[in-house]
Amino acid sequence: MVSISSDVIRGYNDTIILYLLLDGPSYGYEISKKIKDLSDEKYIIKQTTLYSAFTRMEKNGYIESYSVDAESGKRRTYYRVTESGLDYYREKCNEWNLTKEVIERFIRKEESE
Amino acid sequence: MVSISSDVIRGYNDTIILYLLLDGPSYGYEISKKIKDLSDEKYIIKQTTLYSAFTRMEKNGYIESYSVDAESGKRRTYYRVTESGLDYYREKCNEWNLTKEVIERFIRKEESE
DNA sequence: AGTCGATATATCGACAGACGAAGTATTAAA
DNA sequence: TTTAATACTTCGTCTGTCGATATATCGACT
Repeated sequence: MVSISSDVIRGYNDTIILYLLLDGPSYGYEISKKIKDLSDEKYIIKQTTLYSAFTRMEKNGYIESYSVDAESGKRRTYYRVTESGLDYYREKCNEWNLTKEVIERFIRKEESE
Repeated sequence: MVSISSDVIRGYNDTIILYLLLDGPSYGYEISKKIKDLSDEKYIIKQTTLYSAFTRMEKNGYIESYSVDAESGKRRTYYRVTESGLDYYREKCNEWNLTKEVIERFIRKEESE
């Protein structure tokens, strides 16, 4: 069975997370479930990958965090996209379209089913 | 100007190299020029990346090498694809089609021009 | 004769991102 | 009371990329 390898999606984890944050603030656990759902379980992000992406992106100014006391359960850390994060997301979208086009030149269509 | 970042293409360097070796044996310098040409200079693979990919893939049994005495210039190391390498290439093609589809779900079309 | 650019390969060490393992904490359901 | 679901964190390892650097041949230009 064909599955997505981490080296492929690497470099797009940030983009995926930002995309989901465009709808409004969210937190780790919710984001991870949304990725799973939206990808039809084809991509399940690892916890460590997700949380280290949050840390990195906050350090880079792409997202901002705030803590919310739980009504029930453990305290959540919410993240929202910044202006700079939106710019970054747009850049990555452009980059994706270019990269996709380039990689496709090295993929044999007949090889895939 | 939008350019391809290494983190994106990472995980596809091996595939790109294998694709070019499908036509027949080749060597580092030639491969690097072909990548540059076929991508319209949009992707220029780094020397170190290329040669470390050769080493890795040979260790994994995807390619085989042989040295050729130069008629002129420095001695070349040629590489050819193995059966296992062809299988691997096909797998990566399938993986690519899946990955592409998944990533596209997180890309806003309107954001790109 | 000397330099430069193209050809052609190799080694070393640094770095970033992914991730397995493990731990912490809360709450509801079995 | 044990399990499952929710929610986050830290630590250490691994892999692939890549800058710097070195080596070697050859033709062309100066």
